[in-house]
Parts: sequence; C-alpha cells; structure tokens
Amino acid sequence: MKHVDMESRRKTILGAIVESYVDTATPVGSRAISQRFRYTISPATIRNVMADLEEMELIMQPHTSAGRVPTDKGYRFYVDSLLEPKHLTKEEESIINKLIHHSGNDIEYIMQNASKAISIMTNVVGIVLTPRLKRSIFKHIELFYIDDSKILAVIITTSGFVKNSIMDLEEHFTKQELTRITEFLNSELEGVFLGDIKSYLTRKLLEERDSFYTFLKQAMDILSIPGLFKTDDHLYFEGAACIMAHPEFTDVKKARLFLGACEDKKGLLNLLNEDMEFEGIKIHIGKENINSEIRDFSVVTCNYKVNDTIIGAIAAIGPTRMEYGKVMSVLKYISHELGKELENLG
Amino acid sequence: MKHVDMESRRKTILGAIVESYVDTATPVGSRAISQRFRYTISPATIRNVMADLEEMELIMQPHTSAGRVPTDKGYRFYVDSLLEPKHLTKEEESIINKLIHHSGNDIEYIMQNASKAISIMTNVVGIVLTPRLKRSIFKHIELFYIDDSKILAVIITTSGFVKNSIMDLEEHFTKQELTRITEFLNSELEGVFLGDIKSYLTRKLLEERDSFYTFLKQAMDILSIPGLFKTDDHLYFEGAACIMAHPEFTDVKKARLFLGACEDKKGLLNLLNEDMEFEGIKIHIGKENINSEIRDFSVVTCNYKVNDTIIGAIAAIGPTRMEYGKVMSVLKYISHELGKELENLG
DNA sequence: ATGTAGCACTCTAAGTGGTAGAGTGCTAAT
DNA sequence: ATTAGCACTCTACCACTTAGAGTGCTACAT
Repeated sequence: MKHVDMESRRKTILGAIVESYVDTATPVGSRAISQRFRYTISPATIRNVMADLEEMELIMQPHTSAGRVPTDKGYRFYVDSLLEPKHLTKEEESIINKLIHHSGNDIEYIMQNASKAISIMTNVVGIVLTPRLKRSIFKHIELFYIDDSKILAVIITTSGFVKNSIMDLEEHFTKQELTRITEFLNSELEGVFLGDIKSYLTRKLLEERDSFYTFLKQAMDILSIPGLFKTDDHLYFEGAACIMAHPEFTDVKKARLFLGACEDKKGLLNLLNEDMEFEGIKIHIGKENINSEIRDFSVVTCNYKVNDTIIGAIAAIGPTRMEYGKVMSVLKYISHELGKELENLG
Repeated sequence: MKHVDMESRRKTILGAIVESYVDTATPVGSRAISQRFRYTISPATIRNVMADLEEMELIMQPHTSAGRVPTDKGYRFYVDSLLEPKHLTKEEESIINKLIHHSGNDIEYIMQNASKAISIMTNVVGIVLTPRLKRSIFKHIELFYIDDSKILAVIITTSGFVKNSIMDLEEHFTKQELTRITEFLNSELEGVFLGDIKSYLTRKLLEERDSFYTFLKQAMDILSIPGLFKTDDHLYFEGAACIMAHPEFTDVKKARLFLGACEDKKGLLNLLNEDMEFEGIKIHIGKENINSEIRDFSVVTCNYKVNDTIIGAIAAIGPTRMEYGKVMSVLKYISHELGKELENLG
C-alpha cells in the first residue's frame, strides 16, 4: 500500500465520513469508508484512524458498535479545511434566476421568492432579511403637512427604497417652514448613509453656532422621530415543511426545537445583523451559536449588496448535518442575483 | 331515570364527546361520558346513542373496540348548534392588550404581536393579514418628480396607512403638471375607497368629454400604474413551534402536512380575502376546505375593522380537534382590539 | 513501523408472543 | 326505554430473541 502522509490521510477520511454522513444520515462505519476508497484502504486501518479522529473529538459514536458521526468540531474542521466550492449547474442557476428575476417589482414578492429559492436548492430553511435602511444612501426627502400636529416624511434612497413615517409633533410648523427644512435637508444630506444622518447633523450643529442654529435644530427634531430610519425588521422564511423530511426530525421534539429556533426572530435578526458587517459567507455550526435556541442547528449567512454597498443578508438554517458546500454556493449565487435584482428596482 | 327528549340527549352526548375529545385527544368511550354525567346515564345507554350518532356520521371509531372520535360533520354540528360563547377572563384580556397595545407605532410589530396573541391564547397557529389598502378610504395623494422618467406617488388613507410606489413613465410631466394633477386628485377623490378609484375616474371620464378630458386622462395614466393600490399581501404567522406539542403531530408526516398548509400562502390569502367580506367569525372544518393543503385541518377567521370599515382579517389554523369556542372568542376579542389599535395609529 | 486479517464482543433494530385493559355490541332482565 | 352482564375484539405494552452492523484488540505480514 502506498505510503501516505498520515496527517493528510486523516483529513481525507474525515472528509469522507462527513460527506457520507451528510448524504445518508446514518452513522458511517469503517467498511463504508473503505468501500468509498474502492478498498484501497482496509476497514481495519480506517478503524485506527477513526479512533484517532475520535480522540481529537472530530467524530463520535452515538453508542458502541455504531458507526461514527461528525461532531460540531468535525464539521468545523471540514468546513475550514476540506470544503471544496461546489459549482451550480446551469439548470440550478436558471431555477434561481426564474424565481428572483421574474417576481415583478414587488419587493415583498422578490424577498419571498429569494427565500424560497434558498430552500428549494438547499433543502433547508431559507431566510431573507429585508434591506437595512441605515445602510442605504440618502437621496431625497419630502415632508408634508397632514394636519396641525402631524407630518408625513418620505425618504428616498439612492437604491430606490422609500420609507415613510407619520410623525406627531408638539411643535407646529408652517408650510413655509416645512418647505425650507425640506430644501435644506435635501441639499445637505445628499450621499450620506441614513444611519449616519443623526451624527452628521449633530456635528454640523456643533460647528455652526450662529443664526442657523435654531433652524438646524428644527430639522433635527423632525428627523429624530423614532422609527424614521427604522427598517421593518422583517425576515422571510421558506421551507419549514420540506425540512421535516430530514430524518433528524422524525422525533417531533427536535422538530419543535427547530421551529422554535425559526420563530426566535430576535436571535436570528441579531445574528444576521452582525454577520452582515463582514463580506461573504459565515457559518455557525451547532454549539458555536451563542443563542441557545439555535445551538442544535447550523446557520449559514451571506450578505447582499446593492451598488457595492452591503445592505442586507440572506441565510440558511437547518440541522448541523447539511451540505455546507452546496449551501455556500447557493447563498453566494442568490445574494448576487438578489443584489442585481434590487439594483434594477431602484 | 328521567324521561328526556331523545333528540336533545343525542345533542348533549355529542357535545360531551366533542368536548372530551378536544380536551384529551384520545377516543372517548361510553364509560367516560357516563362519568361526565355523574353516572346519571349508564354506559350501555350511551353506547346505544353513540351507535346512532355513528350512523349519522357525526362520530366514528378509529378501530373496533376503540372509543369514538368526532368527524368533521360532528364538529360542524357542534359548532353550529351546541357551541356556547366562552368569555375571556380579565387576565386573558390583559395579556392580549399588553401584546397589542404596547407595540409602539410599528405596524409590523403590532401585526406580529397580534398573531402571537392568537397563538398564545388558543394554542394553535395565529395568522394576521395586513390591512387591505383597497378597503381604505382615500385621504391625500402627493406626486413627486424624482427624475425625468420617474415619479414617486404617496397615498395616505383616512386610517393613516401610507402607500408609496415609484413609477416609470414614458410620458414626461413638468412639475407644474404634477402639481395640478395632485391638486385635482386630492379635491376629487376625497372619501373614495382606494379600490374604487379606477372605476370612479373612468365614470368621470365618460361624463366629461370637454377640455378637461386630456387632463383627466393623464391623472388616470398615473394612477393606473400596477401596484399602486396593491397591498403587500403579507401574512404574519406565529405558533408553529408550540402547535407541535399537540398529539396529532407525533407523526411527523402530519406535521409536514400542517407546515405545508401554513406555507400555502396563496390558499390562505384567498380564504382570508373571501371570508373578509362577511362580518364576524367564519369556521372551516377539515374537508369543508376546498384547498387541498388545508383539508386535514381547521381554519377559523374573523375580519377586523378600522373606523367601521372592514379592512383585514385574522385567523387561527390548527388540527380539526381545536377549542372552537375559545378560538372564536379570542379572535373576536383580538380583532376588536387590533382595530382599535390601528385607529389610534391613523 | 505500518497495515491487515481474524475474532470476540457489544449494541441496536426488528420481529415474536403473550397479556392486560379498554371498549364494544348483543341479549336478557327490569 | 333502560340497564346489567357477558363474550368478543383490538391495541398497547412488555419481555424475549435474533440478525447484523460495527467495533477494538491481538497477532501476523510487509
């Protein structure tokens, strides 16, 4: 038998174990792995390597005389060192394109179809986070007088999102004042991130201490209305029904836990908001998740951009036993297409 | 033993069977019912009645020597003839109030909490349909010039909802024209239902064939942009995790079916939109549902109103074995509170 | 040293048989 | 009309057995 670097063989075998387990969902035994290598390595040898891997806590046995199952740590190693990017086929890409690019101009519908696309392609639950307004760039604002105590503010971003919000004000503004404030804000804020507007104006306020002051103050009062820059923190979910086909959910308790994890909107929202900051794919495997609801499952996230600005995130959540490679490439592709579609909207 | 009208005793016993089954989820036997009546009726008598009820297809046996289970028809009879309105306790009302009235000004959040309230109070999945724009009354419109080919339209309704939509137009409008059209629409459309605007203007168009014609035509062109009056058809769901505690879902297949039913947004949307037309509670039990996805489950719906106009619907979906009385009163109460909350927003 | 065959051992999953108990329908008595 | 009694049926559960998959260890081959 060829002399192979031990370290590298361990890796290969770990990879084989992970892939086989992901595929079959049954603990994988030495024979099965040996077969995978066309019997170029005997089961006995593989058993030895497996014992090592088990010592390293990369795999474990559900019980004596069962095959091995990857641990969270095992998946982590696999994902970090062994995962090869998996390319989507033309057919797969075309399914995704159909879902994302033929959804009309309705953002709701696009988001829903994007999450559906994730779910269909990966067989786990797809999640899409609506574009974060704070990450969008100011283009235009209009303030309308509705009645004595109410103003409607409409903000348009460069990427074409529109946010409006009705505000109760104790202060009374005349139409002229509103027009002046509108004009001022439009000339002043062009190109500023919505999330930065407050600090931007505050800085301005400190610089200019002359007659301009009260005016600027008025503008700020209006803009500081809570909820004006708040995106509707909406998560789109798809695929809960089909994920129940996975053997891990034959036990209804696990199913409940999983649905609980999906309904923990706050936890997922936090995770997505955090991950969004960084470019590309992020993977959270089982106990790596801080959030207790999710600790039995894995979440893969990916941001999406509009005009090169990170503006939102998509994700997949499922059992730790998932096709990480496939999920990664699907998310990458979908985030890209979703970004393009949103650019066209704007 | 007292002589009791046969027909009425059948009813009483059917009621007892339904209630017992709803309560325990196990087929109910003659002994159990007899006990329910403090043994004033013997098990043997009850068996006779049960045989009758079975002949009438109101109850059935899962297998010989099991107790009886209500059929869809049985539930229907129960709901139509036996159900007594169940009042909510002060505590229950206060839980609901907390969820609905302390959600701030964020509609998203209110809707989500309303569906959560349904789910928590009834132990089945709660659904809330966003307010239908078409059922809202026009208050105000503003058209802005964004750039050469784009206009932003913002419509405000009397109930305080705001809808905006960016429109690509081939025709070019000057600012003056836009202002004139805006003014025209605002004076003309006050008090008209958004859903009626098109037919309203068309009628107008037929009446007035003079110089006004082109002007009116322009206005219509703008308003006929698809999606302008389209509500985001959004359904809020809550409670999928907790519903899995029901014994009907120990079989994962049933769980899958149920989640499938919940993900059939179109079907549910249709159902809610239809039911919305009629005042009050509507109940769809099992096979009464046309939609195949839902035929194993029951849906209870209730519209909600803002300023006496029906504007949306809420619902509960769960196994046919559900506490119909409780669900009805919870939906009634929540629809009322939700309406009030939305009025306050406007 | 490294790899492999053989073997005893362990544990699960699946099948079998037997029993208790819940529930029924029927009949005869009140 | 109602009910007590009884034979009958079916399930759920338990104990038991067995086949098979998989392991770890040891001794042997390279």
